[in-house]
Amino acid sequence: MTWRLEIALQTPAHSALGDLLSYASAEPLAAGTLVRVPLGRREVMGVVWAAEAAAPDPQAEKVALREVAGALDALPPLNAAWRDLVSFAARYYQRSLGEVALAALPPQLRDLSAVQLARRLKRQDTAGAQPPVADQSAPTPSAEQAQALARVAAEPGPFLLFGSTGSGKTEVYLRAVASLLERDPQAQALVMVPEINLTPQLEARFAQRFGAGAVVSLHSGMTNPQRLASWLAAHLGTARIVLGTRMAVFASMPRLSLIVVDEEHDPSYKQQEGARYSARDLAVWRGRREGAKVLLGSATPSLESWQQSRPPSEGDAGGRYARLEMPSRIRDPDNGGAEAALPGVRLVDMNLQPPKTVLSAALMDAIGQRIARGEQSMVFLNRRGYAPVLACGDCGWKSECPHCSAYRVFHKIDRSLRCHHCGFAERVPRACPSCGNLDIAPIGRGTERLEEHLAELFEPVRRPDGSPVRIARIDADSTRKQGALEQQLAAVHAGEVDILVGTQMIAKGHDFRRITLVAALNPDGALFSSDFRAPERLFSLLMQAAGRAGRDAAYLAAQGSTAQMWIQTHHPQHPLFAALAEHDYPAFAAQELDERRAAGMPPFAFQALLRADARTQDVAQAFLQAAAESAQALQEAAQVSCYPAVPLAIQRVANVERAQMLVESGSRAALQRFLAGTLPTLHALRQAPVGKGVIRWLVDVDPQAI
DNA sequence: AGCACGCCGACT
DNA sequence: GTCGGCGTGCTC
Repeated sequence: MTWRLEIALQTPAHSALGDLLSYASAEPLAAGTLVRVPLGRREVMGVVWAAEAAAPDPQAEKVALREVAGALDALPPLNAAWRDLVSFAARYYQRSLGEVALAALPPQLRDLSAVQLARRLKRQDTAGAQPPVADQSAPTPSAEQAQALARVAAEPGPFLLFGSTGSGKTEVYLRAVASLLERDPQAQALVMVPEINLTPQLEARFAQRFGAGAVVSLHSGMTNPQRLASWLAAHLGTARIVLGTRMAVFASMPRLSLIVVDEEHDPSYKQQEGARYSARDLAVWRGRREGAKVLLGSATPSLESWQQSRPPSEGDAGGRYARLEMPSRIRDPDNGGAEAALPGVRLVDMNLQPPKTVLSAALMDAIGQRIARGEQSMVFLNRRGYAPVLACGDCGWKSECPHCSAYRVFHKIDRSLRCHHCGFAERVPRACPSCGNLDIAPIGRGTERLEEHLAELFEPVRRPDGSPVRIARIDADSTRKQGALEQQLAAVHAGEVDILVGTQMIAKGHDFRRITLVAALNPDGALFSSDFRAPERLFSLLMQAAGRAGRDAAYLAAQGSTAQMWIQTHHPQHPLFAALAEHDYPAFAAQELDERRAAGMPPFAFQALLRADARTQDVAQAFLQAAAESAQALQEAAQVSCYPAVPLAIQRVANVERAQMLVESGSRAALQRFLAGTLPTLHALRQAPVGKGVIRWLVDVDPQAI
């Protein structure tokens, strides 16, 4: 008897092929089984989605079905919950099933034969579910932590844990996981963090608490064999805790009972290529589907989650999330129970400074005081390289990238001009390439130049022991080499650095004990950005950065010091800074939500972007415009509005012109209906004359930046 | 997306 | 005379 299997394959994103392809098999393979099947001239991996009984009459088939080449049946099939998650994600983000399914599996699984896999499984399967190790080191929870945990235990969730920096959110995660693992000897927990950089320290804490055997990591920084091993441990249930970045939301975990999303507001949870999913949103969906509790945590929640967790009021039933609040910083038992005070916020009005001031005298003085006391300062500037532009004073030449609508950044270290968008790099020209003038000069300032400038400013200053001030820089350039970041962070922790310069990379998560001053030099760009989410991102970045200062109350007390957050701005009156000075996220959120409500923007509306890339901007825009016109009827029926097609902020990258069209609706379901209905139109238009010259198109649902 | 087939320039 | 440029077409 022959069976007809419906199989999800990594079908190309824009091909006319359907989601599922049919194959013949002598065995009725269970849904969720991994198989290798022939596709054209090659053999690819797929996931069985459905096995229909027999193919009654082979003649009835339009196409002769090809035979499944082999099944990885040593592996337990991916369960229905996992397949539901994948199909939901594919449907919601408008991608093919197979594309999402295959991207969610470890890459190495693709080139493993059934025999190799069986061998691997034999090696791995010995362990069984790892019992958690009893932890002795756990601190006693604070009243706030205990209360949050009690609600997590008693209510269904999802929960938004709103806890200020240093309030001990991680301890809540650890205890929530611990009580779950104790209650159910099989249960698994998924813990997500926004960045790879943050996984090692969290992994260390979880491993210390639960034993190294119970915890595995899953992120793109791992080698393929490591990823496969972690994935298998999760899939087979031997790993009790999976810790990872956004990709981990798709980990196969048969006994998943708890999902933690740390720093849930972080934009990194939104995938920016392929299927553009939000791992945070999928986590909430997955939790509901699998009956797992979901715990979102942040000191500055996304406005979406904040609104979704609003308490009930008259005429409003409230949001779907339960809000748990932990306003206090954790008390330090070694310091008589003193609470580490949140840093005082100092605003420097740059309008009152001499022109071209980089570091105001007051800030320089404050940093000098820290140096005199042997404390550390952190200065961040959101721009790497030496200078964002190189320009000729005579003819007005600027270091434009020949392939992009952006300037190439001057990197002094290797005397290069580098485009941060397409990677194009050249040696800095000796003279102006346009007029031959020798006097070409950097304009503006990046971290490299700031580091140099600080070195000059503090050259005359001496540390208490008489030695010169030590300055270090941490950004994407300084940490390119494997292990460089760890090394540089270790130097800071060891007290070998007085002033740390860097991009936002240093503002996130790292637990510096001796930093007592944090300064943001030029955050004004985000105040008046065309991106309506820019203020939200700035507020959370500054709050997180402030959280780096004075984390150790005992240290501050011993030093007789206080923690400070300095902000140099031309707009000291801006309400964002007022809320920041009070560490008042709720006030900021209320004000931002009022504006969003009035302007009909998320979370009060739902958005998607249709994007097209082409050799010329006209072709890209015309394609989108044509799509909107063909979908006119659908727009009206679905109560969706399409804005005119416009160029992206960076219009051209690597010689490709990019255009986008915003689609908006007051109803998520309506937007979904519209997108699902428009996709066939886009496929068809691609073949039509208006689609000639279109390199690619894509849909971004719930875009994180516009 | 791969991986073919298919028609026009500079090399042994 | 061939090796190879990437244009378009197909994959159950």
